[in-house]
Amino acid sequence: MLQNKLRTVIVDDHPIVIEGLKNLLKNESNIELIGGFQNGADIMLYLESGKVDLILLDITLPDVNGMDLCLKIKKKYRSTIVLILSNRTERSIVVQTIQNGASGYLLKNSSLDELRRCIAEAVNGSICYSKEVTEILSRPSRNELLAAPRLTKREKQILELIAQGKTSQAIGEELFLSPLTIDTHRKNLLQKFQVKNVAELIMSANQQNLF
Amino acid sequence: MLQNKLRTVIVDDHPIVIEGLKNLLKNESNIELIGGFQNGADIMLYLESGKVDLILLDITLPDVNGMDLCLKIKKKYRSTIVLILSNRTERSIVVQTIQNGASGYLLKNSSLDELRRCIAEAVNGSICYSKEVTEILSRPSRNELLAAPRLTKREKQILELIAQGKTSQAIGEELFLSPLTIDTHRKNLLQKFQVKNVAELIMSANQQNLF
DNA sequence: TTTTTTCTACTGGTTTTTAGGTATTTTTCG
DNA sequence: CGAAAAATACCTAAAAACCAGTAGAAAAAA
Repeated sequence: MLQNKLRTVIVDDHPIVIEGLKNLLKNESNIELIGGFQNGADIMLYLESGKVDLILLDITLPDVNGMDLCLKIKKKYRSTIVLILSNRTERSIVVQTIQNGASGYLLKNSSLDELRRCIAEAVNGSICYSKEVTEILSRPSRNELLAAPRLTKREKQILELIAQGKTSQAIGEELFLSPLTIDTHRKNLLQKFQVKNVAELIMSANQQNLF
Repeated sequence: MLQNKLRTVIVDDHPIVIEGLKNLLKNESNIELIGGFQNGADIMLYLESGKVDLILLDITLPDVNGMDLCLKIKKKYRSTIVLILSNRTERSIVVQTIQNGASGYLLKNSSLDELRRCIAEAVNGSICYSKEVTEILSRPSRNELLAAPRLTKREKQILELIAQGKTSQAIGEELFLSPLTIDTHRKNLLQKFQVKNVAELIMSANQQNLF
């Protein structure tokens, strides 16, 4: 395991961060830096051609959400390790990314030591958080006791349209579906979020950073 | 002016960013990198002893606000050039920092070219923004466009209860008012926010940080 | 103290959502 | 392939929200 260097890429929309990480990691004996990408599309494209062992991934990207991207990567390339490196401190985001298969979550103000430690643990198969993230996770916001529901693609899409104030009728027309179908999705959304009506639904979705 | 290198420091709470900038700037002929600081107190302390020509300053710092820090620095060390390098895209923040004496504002996803150009212009005495920032400044803040509606006390209170998923019936009982009265307030809220239903109402209120 | 705003409440009618369900087809995944 | 999950669509009926008005009382501002 150690004889082979980890083929590593960095995905971050800030070139400065990419440069910084490259610099920080270039002297690591077990890491071979392959490159940096500034958006989700580029890294997905690259993954098709080259083997990658480790991805350092930001949450905030210009084209896709880092959480979704993580899931997409893990689905297609199971063995690739994804470590999240982000500024976002919302508990819901941390939990979501881990559910989506990430092997760890670090804040960008982590030290090199922490990064090193997390990479080592991730390679080992365990999940690792930077100090501050551990703290975020340890104080259970009572909001999160109701675990963030896993939504299907359709549900996310319809939730989005509901948030825009559209009626089931209008959504049905937009998606070429029966309004009755939209009603069913609506019902399922309310159930998944454990709320009684759209007002609560939108509040809850907002608190969980779904928009 | 050009014979003397610019004595430059970086202030950013993310060590990774500091590393990245150092790396990006180390080959610049007119820049002498002195060091990086992770908070406001450290840089203020340093300034007392050493001369600094250029400060690359982040807005988000652990101890003080970058805008305030900028003002403090400019008051005490008039000739020191402060360039803001931040992720924050709020128009109000950009305007405020410039008013506080900063010589420019760049987003962290700026290219090295942009950074180089801005440093040159700042030395020249003019104010320089990265491309995206220019755009932010040119489009009238959406706060100005969708003026946040002025809500009465009652309306705020009822909005709050609506967001909790309560029906007009329930709200009426809670406030000892007729449900018909609540309906009127509801109607007025929709009108003030210029939306069609609660879904949009809650979204809008959330975007305006009313909760 | 006028004037204006806010708060209150109503009428009457329409549209939309919500709450129980059931049930078939299509996708996805092991 | 077969099973599970997701997406589709329907029924009935009640509840709630939305629309378009009017209007008096209370409070705040001019």
